[in-house]
Amino acid sequence: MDMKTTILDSAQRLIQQKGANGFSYADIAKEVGVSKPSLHHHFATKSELVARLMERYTEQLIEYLDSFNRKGFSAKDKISGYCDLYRNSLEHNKVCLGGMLSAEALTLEAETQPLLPRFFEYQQQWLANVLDQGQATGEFHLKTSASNQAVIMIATLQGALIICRASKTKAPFEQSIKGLLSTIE
Amino acid sequence: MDMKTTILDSAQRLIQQKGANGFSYADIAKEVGVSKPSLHHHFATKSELVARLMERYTEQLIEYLDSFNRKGFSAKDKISGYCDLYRNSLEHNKVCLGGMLSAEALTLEAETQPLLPRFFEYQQQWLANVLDQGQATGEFHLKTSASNQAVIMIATLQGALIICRASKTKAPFEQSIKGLLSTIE
DNA sequence: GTCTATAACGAGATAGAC
DNA sequence: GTCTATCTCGTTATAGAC
Repeated sequence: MDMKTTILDSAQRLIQQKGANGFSYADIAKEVGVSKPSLHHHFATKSELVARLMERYTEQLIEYLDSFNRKGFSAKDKISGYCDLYRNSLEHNKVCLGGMLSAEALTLEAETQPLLPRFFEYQQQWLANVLDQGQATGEFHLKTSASNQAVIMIATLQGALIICRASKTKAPFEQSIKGLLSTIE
Repeated sequence: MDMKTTILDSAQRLIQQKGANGFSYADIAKEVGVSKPSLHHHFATKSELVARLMERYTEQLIEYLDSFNRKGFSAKDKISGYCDLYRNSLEHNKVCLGGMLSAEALTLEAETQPLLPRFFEYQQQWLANVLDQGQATGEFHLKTSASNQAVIMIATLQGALIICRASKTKAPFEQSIKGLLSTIE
């Protein structure tokens, strides 16, 4: 595999587990088996590495969510697939990269901060569309606007990952999803 | 004011804004106007400072929530007061201390990690009780168990603070609360 | 309880050879 | 594209005087 990709993969795992201020180039060097200066050859600065990583993460999310249309998913399937994204992080002891970087946003370089709004705005728009679609088909019955419900769902899943980390169980996550679904069905 | 309290206050603001791995004793020293070694006199290590701070934060939360009974709050008043807690953080560009430390939990010393579950468990229990009380009085009509709804509310508020930080607006927070209330009324 | 001085270490980053 | 060697700075923490 491409070294740039290998480095990004390592950095992504480290940030999702320990945060952008909780790892160093030395950690990556040890993990991928190259020296620290070699890392600087691929990503001149740490903040550049973080910025490229956040861009890749957003692109991968968009591609994943868009793939649901090609698969002919119903609105319910799409919501379920969206939840799986977070569940997969949880299984690997990771929180969302976008959530972690947002929590640490006030310490991020100026080049990284502008990448965060897009990440959440895309999700909110996508979810609102899916919820509207589900209301049209009768799959969902919302008690608030699709836009409001979309924000709630993103926030709940983000928060659930963090609470699970604190409590060391996956119960809060599954309880949240169960509760969320029962409020929109 | 007591120097120990002054130090805790400074550390709390720094962690809620920048995270436990995003500030140093030098930052506190500059802010409170004493030297770094003086800080070590009050809190021997950084992790001890973080642990004492998390304990204080939990105690203050419990005291605040318990005060609602003395004030004769209705279930709705209590939920509103609970949301105000988060809104107050948001106004000062801070996220929840418990949420931030949980996100960074994998980098925290062993003495701090056990303090996190209690923080969330207390809130969940308290919220579940309030929601049950509200159902009994007819103030609330839940579509899921009080326990599930309690987790959702904590997770949503935690996540909303983080999303607001990313988007640099307070809209996601107010949208979340509005949506949450409309799903339980 | 506060300070100056300093130790010991790890961080991000650069120079320059291969 | 990778390395060794090195630089500079910031970090947590300690020693010991006042």
